[in-house]
Amino acid sequence: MESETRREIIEATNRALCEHGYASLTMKRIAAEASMTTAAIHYHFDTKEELLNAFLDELIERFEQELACNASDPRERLNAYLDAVFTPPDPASDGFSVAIMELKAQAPYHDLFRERFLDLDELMREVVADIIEDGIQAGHFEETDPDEVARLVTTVSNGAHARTVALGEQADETHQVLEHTLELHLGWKPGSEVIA
Amino acid sequence: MESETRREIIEATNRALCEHGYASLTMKRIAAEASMTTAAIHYHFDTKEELLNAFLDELIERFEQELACNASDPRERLNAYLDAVFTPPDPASDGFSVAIMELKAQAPYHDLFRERFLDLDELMREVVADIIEDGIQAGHFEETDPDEVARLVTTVSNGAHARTVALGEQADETHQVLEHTLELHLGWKPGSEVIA
DNA sequence: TGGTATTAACTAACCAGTCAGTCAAAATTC
DNA sequence: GAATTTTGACTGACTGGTTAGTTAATACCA
Repeated sequence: MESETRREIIEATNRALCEHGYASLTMKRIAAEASMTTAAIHYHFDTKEELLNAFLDELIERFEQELACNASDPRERLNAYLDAVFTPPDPASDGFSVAIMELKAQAPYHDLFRERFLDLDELMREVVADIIEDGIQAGHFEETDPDEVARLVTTVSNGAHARTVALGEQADETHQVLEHTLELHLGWKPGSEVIA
Repeated sequence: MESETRREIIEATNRALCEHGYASLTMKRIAAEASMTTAAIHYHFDTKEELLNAFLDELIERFEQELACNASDPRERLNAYLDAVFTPPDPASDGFSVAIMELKAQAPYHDLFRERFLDLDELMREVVADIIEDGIQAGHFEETDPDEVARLVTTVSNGAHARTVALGEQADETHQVLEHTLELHLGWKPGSEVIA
């Protein structure tokens, strides 16, 4: 079972990571953020690495949940996906993007991190490709290579993410440009209303 | 003047950063990489931060040089730009992308870093927008919003960069997808030959 | 009372940065 | 032009502070 304290420690890790970055992410800071001592953290997580792995699990799980959409219409699903990716996260889960970026930058040196990001990436590309494939089959989208367009969408969202974090830029304009581009690829304006 | 030793230290910083990441970038490691003591580095750079600023200067300067292209034909210039961005850097300047990514991830906590990346980004967007504007004026490209397309190009290259570093992915496919997309936007296939 | 959770106090390694002193080459003086 | 002083570049040893992780004692709760 996942104890309440473990969850609190993981959330404290998130706060500490967002406030000071991975390079300054110390057990002491996490402990302070969780209002306990470092020894208490070591009681729940043997090593810092174990804690970080658990934290990344949580982060990716939350990310996947945010992408979930049970609409049936491909156009609605694509809209929901784009909104989920480009809409700034609610204040409750603040620093979410920053935390992901910090961990991404560690991927070259941390095999486990990289593998998880690879899995997440594959999943995201598949989700988008499936949506597009369905849309083509249903006659809503023009004939194109779903994998190619999916790669474009994920790469643009990766880029928007990096820009948001590193430059402090809003992703609105990028969202619009991507919608315009998808219009060219799919022959349908993602931003437009879908008549039920 | 820029002494030979300063340059060697900066290059050692690059190697140390690429090998172990920003979080493990210590003066000792840089010193070992430069085959000298930490005190020698402190003789040339008062603080670690001063060294890191000098290193980022170097990094951005090199990046800008790589983008330089003196062709006159807009299509050639766009081709050269895309090649420069997507072609994997020569083995000599290895780890270049990784170093940039590491420093980008520090931008949220390091105002100077962020400002420099903002300047670099603005420059890159302007370069692309200028190329497209020229191309439209010369009748080679269809009428579109140059800033919008420039934003798309830079965001895709940002995304491709992040993916290369974090996922270890080759940027080839992304390059192709972007070319295809630019074909839709500009009505001209960037990869195709230009008849002189 | 017995297991769970937490703490204070600790260790050994590591961090950026300092300091006194070395050494060769250049500048200055006679 | 030879002797002296100064300078630039550097080293090894050190400092105070921080790191992840350990341990033994203790609080809490069923």
